[in-house]
Amino acid sequence: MIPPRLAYEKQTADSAESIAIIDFETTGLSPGEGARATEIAAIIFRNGHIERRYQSLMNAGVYVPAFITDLTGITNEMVRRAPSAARVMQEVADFVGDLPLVAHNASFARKFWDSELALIGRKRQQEFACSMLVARRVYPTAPNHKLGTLATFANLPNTGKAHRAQADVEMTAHLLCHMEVTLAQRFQIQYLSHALLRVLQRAKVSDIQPCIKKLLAR
DNA sequence: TGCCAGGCCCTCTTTAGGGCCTT
Repeated sequence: MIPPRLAYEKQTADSAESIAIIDFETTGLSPGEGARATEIAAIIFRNGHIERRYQSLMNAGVYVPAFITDLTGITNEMVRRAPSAARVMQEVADFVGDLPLVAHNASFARKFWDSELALIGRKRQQEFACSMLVARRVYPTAPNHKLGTLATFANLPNTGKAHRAQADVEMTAHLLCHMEVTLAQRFQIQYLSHALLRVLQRAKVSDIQPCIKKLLAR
């Protein structure tokens, strides 16, 4: 069961912005190699709350390899019965509008987002921020920065089956909340905005890691 | 010829190579 509300609710919401967090399940690693999306989930996230959700399997008319079914649980039959990729992408693009986007490993999500949008004649207008790149800086001592590992490392709530879009996108939301709390405690950061995520993900790790370690040692 | 994702990051770097992360 996916919790309806996150556990990091803040008291002040005046300056909070809305962001859209997205996650794809796909048939492979690159649309350039013919991979297509099989599922997408998106949430509108504001001030520690999930305000709106969108999730759908999608039928792009492609075969789902067995190893993808093993990984995600998404079968060819599930995809065959799903609405068309074009319809789903129209819906989800309308759902997120021009809100800034976040994904775990944004470079992966961005290339599928752009590729699937291009197939319906639409173009992304907003920037992505990457929770994985930020997590590398906030949690330099984590064993690795896979979403599942970070969930265990940061003791995040269970959101359902990993490698399904809805569970992964909600886990990303929990991760953002946890990073915001960590940064707020250590750096007097008031609010983890999309702009700040973009700054942090590009900060030199060699600069920020000693800073975080020093602050954690206090 | 040989390889085949690709963007980002680190370092034994920058005239490069290798690892991480996503499905």
